[in-house]
Amino acid sequence: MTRKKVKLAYINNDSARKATFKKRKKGLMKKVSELSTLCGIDACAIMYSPYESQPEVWPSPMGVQRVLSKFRKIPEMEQSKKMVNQETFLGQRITKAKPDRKSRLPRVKHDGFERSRVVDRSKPQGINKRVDLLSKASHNPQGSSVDTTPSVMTTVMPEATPEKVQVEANNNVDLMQRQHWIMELMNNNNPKSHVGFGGDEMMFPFGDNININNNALWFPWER
Amino acid sequence: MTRKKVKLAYINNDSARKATFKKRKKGLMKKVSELSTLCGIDACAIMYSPYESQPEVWPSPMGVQRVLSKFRKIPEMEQSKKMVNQETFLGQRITKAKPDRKSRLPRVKHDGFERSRVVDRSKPQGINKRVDLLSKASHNPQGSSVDTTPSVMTTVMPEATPEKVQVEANNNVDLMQRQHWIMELMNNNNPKSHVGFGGDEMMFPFGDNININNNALWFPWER
DNA sequence: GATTCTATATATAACTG
DNA sequence: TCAGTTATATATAGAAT
Repeated sequence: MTRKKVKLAYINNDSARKATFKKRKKGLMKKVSELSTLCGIDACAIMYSPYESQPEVWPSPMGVQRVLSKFRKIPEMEQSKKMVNQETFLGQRITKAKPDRKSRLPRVKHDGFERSRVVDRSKPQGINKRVDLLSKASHNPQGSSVDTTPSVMTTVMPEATPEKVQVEANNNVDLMQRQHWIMELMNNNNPKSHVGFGGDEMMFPFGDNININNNALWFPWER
Repeated sequence: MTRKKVKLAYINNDSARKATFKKRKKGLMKKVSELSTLCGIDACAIMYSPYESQPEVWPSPMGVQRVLSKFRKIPEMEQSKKMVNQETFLGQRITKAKPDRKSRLPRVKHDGFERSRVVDRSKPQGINKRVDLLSKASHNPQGSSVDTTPSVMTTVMPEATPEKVQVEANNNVDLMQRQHWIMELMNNNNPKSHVGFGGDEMMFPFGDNININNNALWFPWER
């Protein structure tokens, strides 16, 4: 009977955590598929839960492939000094904090996300400014927790071929027709993808949801 | 006042579709972050909406990098003949249907998903069997629609380092501490990731949500 | 531990300015 | 178009099985 308002924090109870994971994983996949359908968005999902050795994918292994391929087709122009800036910035901090280890920065090239761009308007020093999250947390407690281990990745990107977009939502499609669509999709190759990380926020590379914009915190999904 | 039960189909009205996209994108990101927090799952999100040239990411560009890096660390052992089988299977069909074009199969190697595995127990010929989706559709109409263009990708995978998993959900974490966690995460490198596409389903590479298992259809999130 | 069953929390379609 | 508002649909925590 869903009593609590969901205390947004890591669930310590193993079985409870697993139960929640299963339920929410299912819900998340459904949400993804709905967004895909409702907004004409190509989508895929893969889940390597801590509870199952075999991941589940949506809509298929090849569907995932296709999404990743799109990232790789992004024009090099978008590759940025901005990303380099970020790497440099984070690299410095990491080095500073863990001088005894060689910091392993995620590879910035050849992964399909190289043209990522981050405009960091906030001064790096601002990072150290203490910020009270409570006020925000009350609105969205999620921001206060941290987590890690398994991972979830969600991506939504535009595809460059409008011809196939409006495949009518036929409620009685047979598999033959589906097969045809598959081929259309697989043979399609559009390099016009447009990518880049925009905005004025500086985000942190781990599973929280806080952005720093002009030394102020905000939550991604609030805008 | 949310009147309709959400007709699970592509929204033809442009403005309505955009509005829905914005709301649901926000909701999806929140869900991802919550799953991340509640279940100790590392998560990230990127959204290239058709409406914004600049994508939004969660939790950060580097966070996304980290997730992709994990996929690349997956042991080669998992690479499969199974995947090859799938490629061969789909390749044949594509060639057959579009002999005039060289079918471009998603690259199977060097993308972090090469060990994808699909056990296709259903006979290929079974694919052509006509299947009425209506009964299923009533339960979950989503399965009947197709879509495409933009894309969504969601991934959930286990991380091998339990030490950092249980970072308590402190409600008043300051940025300094967060910085520290970032470094921990970035310096961590665990090659024990376990991957592979399991199950007996044969899925199709596009944005629907139907699986074929022994010539029967089912929806990913229902199990 | 997994599944099913509700009561409640949350998401969001349609409305409004 | 865009940002609130609100009624209703949906998701899901906790309990029961």
